[in-house]
Amino acid sequence: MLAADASATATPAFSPLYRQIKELILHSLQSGEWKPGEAIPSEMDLAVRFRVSQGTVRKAIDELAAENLVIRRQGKGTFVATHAEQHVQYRFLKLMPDSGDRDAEGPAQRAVLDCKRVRSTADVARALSLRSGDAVIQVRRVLSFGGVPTILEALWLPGNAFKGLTAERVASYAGPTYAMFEVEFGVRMVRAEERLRAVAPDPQQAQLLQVPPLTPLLSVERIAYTYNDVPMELRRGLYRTDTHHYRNDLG
Amino acid sequence: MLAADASATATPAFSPLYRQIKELILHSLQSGEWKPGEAIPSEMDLAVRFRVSQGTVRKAIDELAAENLVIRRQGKGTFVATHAEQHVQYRFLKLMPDSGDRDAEGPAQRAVLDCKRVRSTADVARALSLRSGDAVIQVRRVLSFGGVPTILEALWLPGNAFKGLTAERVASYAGPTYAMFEVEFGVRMVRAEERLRAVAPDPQQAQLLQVPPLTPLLSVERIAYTYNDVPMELRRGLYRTDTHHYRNDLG
DNA sequence: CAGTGGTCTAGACCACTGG
DNA sequence: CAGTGGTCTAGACCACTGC
Repeated sequence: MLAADASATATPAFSPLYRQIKELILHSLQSGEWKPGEAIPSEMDLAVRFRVSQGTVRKAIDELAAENLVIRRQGKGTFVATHAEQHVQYRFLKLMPDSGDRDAEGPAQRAVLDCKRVRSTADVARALSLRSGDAVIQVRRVLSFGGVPTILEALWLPGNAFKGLTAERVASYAGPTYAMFEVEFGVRMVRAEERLRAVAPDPQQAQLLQVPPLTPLLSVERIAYTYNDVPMELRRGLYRTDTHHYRNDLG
Repeated sequence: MLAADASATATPAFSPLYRQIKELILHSLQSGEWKPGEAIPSEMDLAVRFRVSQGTVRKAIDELAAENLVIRRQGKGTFVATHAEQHVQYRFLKLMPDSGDRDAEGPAQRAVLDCKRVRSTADVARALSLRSGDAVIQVRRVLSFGGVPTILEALWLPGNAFKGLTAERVASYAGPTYAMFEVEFGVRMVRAEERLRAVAPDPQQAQLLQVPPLTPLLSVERIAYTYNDVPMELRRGLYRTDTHHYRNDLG
């Protein structure tokens, strides 16, 4: 047998029409032709524009809707998804209060510890597809629910795309931080990956979260991506799990 | 304002044809008309059987496929999903080795600690929709990867549905435990919910996992459901996260 | 009422599998 | 080659929204 099997990476190279249409719509979304929260053209309009039947446009939009890139509303139209005003606020936050739902506990209080421009370390650079030493914005903050500090997290953002981000703007924006990224920097996060571990906090971390030393905490490392699988944020969080838990649905 | 808002629970009471067809197919799946791994009738056959067009059957099956209840294979047919032989073995296990993929590390070694029939406690009963004191099967075991004990877990199963389950059968079955449930007991798990926490093990747990006392561990409580959202398993696991991590994709 | 997305049909043709 | 799922079309009609 030969050393390599060429078929392992062979691509079918066949793309149905609706998938090509999907790509075209995606390009318009990335380019900002339609902004988050706005309506995109009707299925009939897009069918005319792309010279295909409505059913083909429909299937393309079906896939985009399944990926949470657009939202369909019967009788109204199809809208570009947004982290603001979406009734599922905090779409990426899976931490839930042990009793009741998240609505019952209300929005998080944010305390920004610092926000500074730094040179990226090797691991941050790798996560964000940058080179070590490239400028990144680093934000550290504590989220509290009902006055109880619950999440201690740090964010790293590419310095280029987030020029001018200050502690003020992080703290004062009403609504999800990801919504602010859309409005202020035109960056929309479409998906994320998380890696979870159980860890013991160092003394400073324990103090910030107001828990006894050695209290086990849930470590959540998240990489968030914009369109085209471009990583745009690394986030490392420590979650208290004495009053909350991380909820996950396995389909 | 009145105390209650009737519209809050009002149901549209409109169900499109394809969804009714989906329900009919679901009933056949539950009843065992087609068993896990087998092919279901072709779209044309089902269209004739239900007196609808192929497109309508298609849309019904599309939803079932999206929920991982069936698997479509172009040119071959549509098959009832199964935990066996599915190239994604361990569909519900999100623990991954830090380096490399799960295939690289090979299958888990299972050591069954005990398997006995007990009366359910209040919390187990609630999770399984039983009454306190009802008979349940309790299994405790350790899963090791490459000889390293990594997961300590306990399973609780309704005594009625799993009559005759022994430590032998749990330990000797080749392949995922959920596949054994299908073959031996006709129970197919279709979805699950997990709640994660960071905890410190007690001395016995630390000893079984061969970690120092107070090593933070990931506590994973899972409830697995068969068709119709009927809970059929409660599983409580302690995961080591020094060599592995819990991976989650946020769409 | 017009405009949107959602359903359903019928038919033609394509891509893939296996004998 | 026949049989399967997958694509694409054209057209009719339904359900929902807002004016």
